[in-house]
Amino acid sequence: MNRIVELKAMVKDDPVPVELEGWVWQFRKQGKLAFVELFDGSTWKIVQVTLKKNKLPENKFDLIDEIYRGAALRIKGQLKADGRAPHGIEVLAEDMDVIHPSNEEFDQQVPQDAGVDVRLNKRHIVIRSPKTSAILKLRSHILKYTRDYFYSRGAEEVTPPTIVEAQAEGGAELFEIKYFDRKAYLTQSSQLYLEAAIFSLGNVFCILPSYRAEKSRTRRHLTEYTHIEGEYAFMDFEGLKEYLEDYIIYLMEQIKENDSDILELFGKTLEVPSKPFPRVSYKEAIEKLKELGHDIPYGTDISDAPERDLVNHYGVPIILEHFPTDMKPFYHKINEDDPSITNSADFIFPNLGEIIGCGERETDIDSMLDRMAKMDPPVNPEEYYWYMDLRRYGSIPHSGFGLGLERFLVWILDLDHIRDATLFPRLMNRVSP
RNA sequence: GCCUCCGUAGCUUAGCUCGGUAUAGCAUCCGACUGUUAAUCGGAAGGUCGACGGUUCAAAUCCGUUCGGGGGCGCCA
Repeated sequence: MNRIVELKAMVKDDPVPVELEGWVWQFRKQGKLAFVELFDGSTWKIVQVTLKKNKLPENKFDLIDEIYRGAALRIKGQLKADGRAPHGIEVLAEDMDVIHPSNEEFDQQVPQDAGVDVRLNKRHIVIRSPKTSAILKLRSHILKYTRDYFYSRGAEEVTPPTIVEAQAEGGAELFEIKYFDRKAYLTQSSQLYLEAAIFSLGNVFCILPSYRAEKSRTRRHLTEYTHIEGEYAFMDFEGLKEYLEDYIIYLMEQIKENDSDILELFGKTLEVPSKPFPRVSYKEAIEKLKELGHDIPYGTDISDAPERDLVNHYGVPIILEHFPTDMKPFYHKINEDDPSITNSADFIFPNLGEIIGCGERETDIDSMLDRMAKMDPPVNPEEYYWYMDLRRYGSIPHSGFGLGLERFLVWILDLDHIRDATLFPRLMNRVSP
């Protein structure tokens, strides 16, 4: 059995016998001739199968009456180059079996011009489309490149629990769940557990869902998203930023090298940014934004629109760093030279916004206790007894980050909405399918 | 939490201001077609106008309530 992804390389001057299994994506019938666009998931590309009545065994051509979009077929035929076919190759069928039929309802499920609501309700059908397949392929490849990068840099992958007792982030809303006879929450970040794991494995990373119960209706928010997080032992703030620059550059180079067909499908040409990315301190950003017409008081969050204006001013990903201590959670390390700011940073991408949040972690237990008490609402150190213990016994300088995989995908392919960057999106009003 | 827009056939939609049960394209069904690639051509069928209530001789259209959905803000990755 051959896979469609292999066909292009198999083409020779003379026709090559092949056997394919796959699903009908499009079907065009024309008297004693018919064209099937066959899709098998091995590539987002379909292959055109040409059915001619006089090339098929007796009565086999009559099977076209059973063929609807979505049907599963087995095809034996001759592969050849043909400029008339999509992607330049086609298979002239010599035999065909219907593995499982579809029916006329398939086309009624998700018509070409279906709206957002229909497409989300029929997501299980939508993902059969070549274009959605391409997005999910690239998503898979980014996960692979990520693992390749981290393993090659001496990190181990761990899978911390996603059911947790206390919250890791300050402001974000938590999903509360019933956990036998007590309350628990779905995690918003695995950071704190990764910090603990350092003491067992050294450098660590994880790729897990994070959950945010924010009632955010924007093209950049999911309630469940894939969070790529890492924590690195003995790494300071400067080392962290360089490490993440290398990571982003590595991802983009790999995508450019291996996934050019997908980039082309989406009409994207990637420009790999060069090191170092522009560093913009929070204080500088406030000043720069004033020039750009945004008057933001020092010590308040830079919201979305000004943030985008700022990064678009540079035109490349920037590192927005050194947020004021009062604005950030207790675990961000206070800067040695200026205690009013932290060694924290966000990587801001043009046209999209924040994709990575990162920072050096605080190791001074007294500073942490002080800031936990000042948070609103105050954080109870009892709930973090194990996290505080990390600072009691052999603490070390360490730094970490979190990257939103779907946001990165949206940025790479310039997608209209983050819901298109994941298999079955979880949104404010949607948990099905 | 706030602002805003939209629900008419499987889908996309005209009609609504100024009340008289509804328009078209795609998909579906039947027929023709050996080079299509959103195929084309001819024909057919498909609707309690989101739901409930009110006004009226008469409501897709006017009023009220409610449900569902889109876009954005804020917040965040």
